[in-house]
Amino acid sequence: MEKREDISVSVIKRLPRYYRFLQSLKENGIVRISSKELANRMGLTASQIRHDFNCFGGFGQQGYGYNVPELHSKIGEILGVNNERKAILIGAGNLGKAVCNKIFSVNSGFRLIGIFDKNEAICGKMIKGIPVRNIDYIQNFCIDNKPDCAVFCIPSNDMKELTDLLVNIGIKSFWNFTNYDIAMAHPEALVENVHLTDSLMTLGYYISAED
Amino acid sequence: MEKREDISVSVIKRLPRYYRFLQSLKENGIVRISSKELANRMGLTASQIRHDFNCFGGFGQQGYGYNVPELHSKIGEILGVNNERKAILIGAGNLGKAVCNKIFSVNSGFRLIGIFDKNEAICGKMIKGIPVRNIDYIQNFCIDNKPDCAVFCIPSNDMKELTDLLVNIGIKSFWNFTNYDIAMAHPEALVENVHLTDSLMTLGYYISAED
DNA sequence: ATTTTGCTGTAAATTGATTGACACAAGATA
DNA sequence: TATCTTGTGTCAATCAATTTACAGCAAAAT
Repeated sequence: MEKREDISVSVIKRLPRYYRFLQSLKENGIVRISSKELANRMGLTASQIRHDFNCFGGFGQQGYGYNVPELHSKIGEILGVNNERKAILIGAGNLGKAVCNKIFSVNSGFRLIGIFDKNEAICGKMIKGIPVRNIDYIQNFCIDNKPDCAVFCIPSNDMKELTDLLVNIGIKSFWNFTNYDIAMAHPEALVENVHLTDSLMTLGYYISAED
Repeated sequence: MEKREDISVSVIKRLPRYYRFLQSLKENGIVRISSKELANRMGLTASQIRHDFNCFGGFGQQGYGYNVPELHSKIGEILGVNNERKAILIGAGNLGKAVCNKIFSVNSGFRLIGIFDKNEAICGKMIKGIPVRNIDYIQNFCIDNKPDCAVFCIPSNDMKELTDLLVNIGIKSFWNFTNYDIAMAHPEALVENVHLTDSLMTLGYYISAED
């Protein structure tokens, strides 16, 4: 797209929240908002909001503010919410099923096209209309269907083998719920990690630090 | 505990990863490691590692490095992994069940003492030996059992009412999987957020930015 | 025993992110 | 048409995080 190489991770990570807030403003029929007012509602500074939006070009108008539906749609476009990136899910346990729902939710920007598991007992079952396939078929499936993205909801054990395989086939982006460090093994991959245990331990730290 | 007020969030967020790495080194019988070697393995800089550990006092020795089991146990202590903070789970869907497993895993620092849901169909069922109770009983349960922490795996709709109730009863810390902004409504609460949709959208951004 | 090497702890420098300040554009008012 | 108000875009200043540099200690080598 445009000259977006130099936008900091911190800014990017704030975009989804902006998107959600603007969506709710839009749904409440609010058409126009100033950075100051938005800052109040979101608990940020007006200056940061203006700075963030400006990374992608000026969406506002002096003396007016920002047009809510327009800004919402611009940010949606930046995030690619209207895309349907093909995703496959590996691991159909509780976490996998939960994650499945997130991928299926509107505006995720992704479409789930395949689910894999190594547990024979659940292979063949349907989740959200998609059959759970045996993990052994993943290579052929990917060669045929060219997914953009793989989602890992399995224990870390098989991760090395699996990621090597998938990177090899040409899958470049990963939503990773395991502790395996994909980025370390494949620096060229796009990886978004969700480390639930780390998150819980962080909370544990803060509770301990309080008393 | 000690004078830990001024330690930055960035440092804290790295601690669980250090803990995991050190655990694996320990399990592989490695007794001694230098900041340089650890940096190599973790993809960080040696200086950041030394700086991070130093926030909590010098655990290393000049000319030697760090003693792995000792460092592992120190960081574990800082994170409070040996605590058993009492936690309750609200929402026993797929996500709730997945999160349940994380809380149950060794060294999480938490112990699950109650599960609540508003769906009558699953109330009474057992998850990991804990009965799912109707959400209506939550107030009495909390008054009787004084949990330290509540985990939210429900849609955002009922969040305002619920958090107000729980904060009122005296629960101060929350592991929040919803989009409801607990910290905004209760600035004194300790909140660790996990925003799965935001995480996925962030990945969507980077995929779009690539092409 | 003495020198050399290795590696921490810490202070200073640098780099990055957030906030503050303000010139100026657009609309409102009269 | 002239004046006033509002609020963006942007540059400068501040604040925070990371990296560099190095003094000094411990262990290993001589």
